[in-house]
Amino acid sequence: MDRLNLLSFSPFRLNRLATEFSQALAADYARFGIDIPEWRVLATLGQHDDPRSAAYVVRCTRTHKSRISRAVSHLIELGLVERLEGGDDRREIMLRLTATGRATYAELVPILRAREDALLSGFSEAQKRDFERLLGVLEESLGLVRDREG
Amino acid sequence: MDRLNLLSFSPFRLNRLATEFSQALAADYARFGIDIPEWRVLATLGQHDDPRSAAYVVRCTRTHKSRISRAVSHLIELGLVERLEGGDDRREIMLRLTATGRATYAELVPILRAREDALLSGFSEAQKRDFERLLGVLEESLGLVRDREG
DNA sequence: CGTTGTTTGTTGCGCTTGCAACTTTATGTA
DNA sequence: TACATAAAGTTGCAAGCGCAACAAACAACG
Repeated sequence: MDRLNLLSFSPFRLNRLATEFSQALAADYARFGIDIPEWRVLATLGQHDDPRSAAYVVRCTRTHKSRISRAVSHLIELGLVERLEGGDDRREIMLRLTATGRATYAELVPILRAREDALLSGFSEAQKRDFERLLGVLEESLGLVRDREG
Repeated sequence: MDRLNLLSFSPFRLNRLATEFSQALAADYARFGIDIPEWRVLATLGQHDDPRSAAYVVRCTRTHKSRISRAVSHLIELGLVERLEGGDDRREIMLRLTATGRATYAELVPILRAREDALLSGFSEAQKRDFERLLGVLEESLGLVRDREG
């Protein structure tokens, strides 16, 4: 009988790793009162100086629009993001970081980089490059082609 | 100002890949009326001929016991799993697949293997080996050492 | 025996999530 | 103009989740 070892089954392993990774990072976000989808909004807006629409954030983060909508609401409550009304298309609501939001972003980025480094610390430099490349291949074959704009 | 590209941030990429992987597989489980945690129970019990306790399933799958408890209840409703009472330790409830459960397992395994192959189809054979190895290193450094029993 | 602490498994509860329906605005067609 | 269609965001709702509290069964010790 053909049996399958769950612990060597790639989807399971990948899922477990991603969960652990995320939980490790969640502790860092939590210090600023935000969670994962909120961090994603912050990260997307933080990459640009000009305002971006919620739809743009949805595309970049590949996160459902209802989640983004709620994340944005919370970030506005926290004073990290502001809505800019009065654009060409009045359906779109342009978003950008406030001064506090930019400060939070600037504070968070090095912390997250350090966490990433720690998580990848078991890799040699060559393995890090391999890892990046393999992730790229997987993304490619899953149709998650990376948006250079993001 | 130090900026971080979300799309090249490993935790984000890993999370997205794991989500996509899982969703692709969820379609396969759904045909049998089960979801991811239920599949994990099925997979764990299917690996062994002798019954195992719920605690054993919890350890192998690294899934919260409340989730496992509910998954088991549903699998019993579906007639795929049965409880064996009357063991030495009456707190433990030994679990094993029913005939239907074994048939479902036998039917599901090749489907899932095919799905895994499809997902890894972008890799060369050498890259597949690299991928396995790199996952192992990450698991090691995250303390998710693989239980050989699983 | 009794008492205290530990382990197994279940369940109540609050929170988060994604889906779908909805509002509002823009676009296309006549 | 009128009308249908599409897109951007929001929100109601039901399902899923983990946490913590819990009951039941064991273990250790006096």
